[in-house]
Amino acid sequence: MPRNRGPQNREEKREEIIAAAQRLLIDDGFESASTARIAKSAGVTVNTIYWYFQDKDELLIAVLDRILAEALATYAEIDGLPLNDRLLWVVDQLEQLHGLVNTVHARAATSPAIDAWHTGFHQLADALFADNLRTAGVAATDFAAMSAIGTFVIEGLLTHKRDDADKRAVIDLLVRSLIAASGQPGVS
Amino acid sequence: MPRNRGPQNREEKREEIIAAAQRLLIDDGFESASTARIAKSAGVTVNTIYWYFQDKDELLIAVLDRILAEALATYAEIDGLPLNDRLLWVVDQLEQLHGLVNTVHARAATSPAIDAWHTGFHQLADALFADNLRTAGVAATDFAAMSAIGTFVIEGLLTHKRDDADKRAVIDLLVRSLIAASGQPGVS
DNA sequence: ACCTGAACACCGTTCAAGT
DNA sequence: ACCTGAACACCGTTCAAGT
Repeated sequence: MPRNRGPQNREEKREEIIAAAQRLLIDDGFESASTARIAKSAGVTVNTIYWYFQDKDELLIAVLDRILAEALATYAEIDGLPLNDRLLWVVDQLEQLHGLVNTVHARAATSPAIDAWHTGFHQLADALFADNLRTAGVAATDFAAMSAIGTFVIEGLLTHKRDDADKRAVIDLLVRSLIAASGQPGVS
Repeated sequence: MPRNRGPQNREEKREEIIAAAQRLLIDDGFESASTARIAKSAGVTVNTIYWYFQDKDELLIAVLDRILAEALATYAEIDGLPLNDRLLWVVDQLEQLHGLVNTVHARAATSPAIDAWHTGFHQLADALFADNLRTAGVAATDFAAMSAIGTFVIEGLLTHKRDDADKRAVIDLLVRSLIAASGQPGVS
C-alpha cells in the first residue's frame, strides 16, 4: 500500500484537515485550537498540516472560504424577501462564525494573507449591500457610506451577542433610517 | 537600601509597568507584546508583573481603564459641538487603541475579566450615546437600537482604517439617518 | 512584602530522515 | 510526493528561594 495515493486522495486529505480545523476553530477559537489538536482530530501529524498549508493563517483562510462559499450557495433562498429580512438572514447565517470574525480582525494586523482576505470580504459585502439597497429602491447617493454602516452594524451584531428581538429591532431601525435618509418613502 | 520601599513606591512601580504595557500593547499588539518584553521594558523580571497583576488580561484591563479615564477627562472639550462632530471626536480620540478593540473582542470569549470590562464599556457607551441623542433633540423611541447602531458604527470605524473624509461621510450619514428615522427635522 | 532564577507545559513552525 | 519523530525558539505562568 503506497503512501502516496495520487492527486485524488490529496484533495480528500486536504478537505479532512479543513473540516477538522473548521470544527475546532469555531468551537474553541483560534488560540485554543492548536495545530497539534487540529492535526490529531484530522488523524495526521502536525507537520502534515504544514505540507498542505503554508501556516495556520492559511488554514484559517481555507476554513473561511469554505463557510463563505456555503453561505453564498444558499443565498438564492432569500431572493424575494425585503431588505431587513435579508439582513437578518445573513446575520443568522454567519452567526456560526462567532469568534472567527474577531479572529480575522485581530490577525489582519499581523498576517498579510488574512488582511487581504478581509479586504476582499468587505468588497464583496459592500457590493452585495449596495445591490440590495438598489433593489429596495434607495437612491444611489451615499451608497459607499451606507454600505459601510450596514456592514459595521452586521459585524456588530455578529460579535456582540443579542437575542432575536434585539437583532430584529436593530436591523429594522437600520433599514428604516437608511431609507429615511435617502429621502425615499418606506418600501414594504 | 531596603527592597521594600513601602506603599508609595508600590503604586509608582505599578504605574511604570502599566505605562510600558500600554506602549507595547498598542504599538505591537497583544500577541506580539509578550510579558517578557513588557517586563524588560519596565525594568523588572517577568514574575514581578505577576506580583502586581493576576495575569496578562488584568494588565490589559489596567491599560484600557487608563486610556478610557484619559478620554473621559477630556470629554468636556466637546461640550457645545453638534452630534456628528462629537462622534468624530470620539473616533479620533479612541483611534490610538487600534488593535486593542479587536483584542478586547477576541479575548472576551476566553477571559471572564475582559468580558466583564467589555460589557461595562458598552453600557457606558450606550448611556453616553443615548444622552447625546437626547441633547440633539431626537425623540426617545428606539434609544436602545439607536445606541447599538451608533456603537457598532463607531467600532467599525475604529477597526477598519478609513481616511478622514470617509469617516466624516459615514458619521454624517449615521446622524442624518437616525434623526430622519426618528421623524425629526434636521438639527444643526 | 517584594522580587528573582529557574522551571513547567504549551505554542507555531522547521528539518532531517524515511517511504 | 507525502509523511513522520524530534527538535527549535517562544509563550504565559508558577514556585521555591532570597531579602
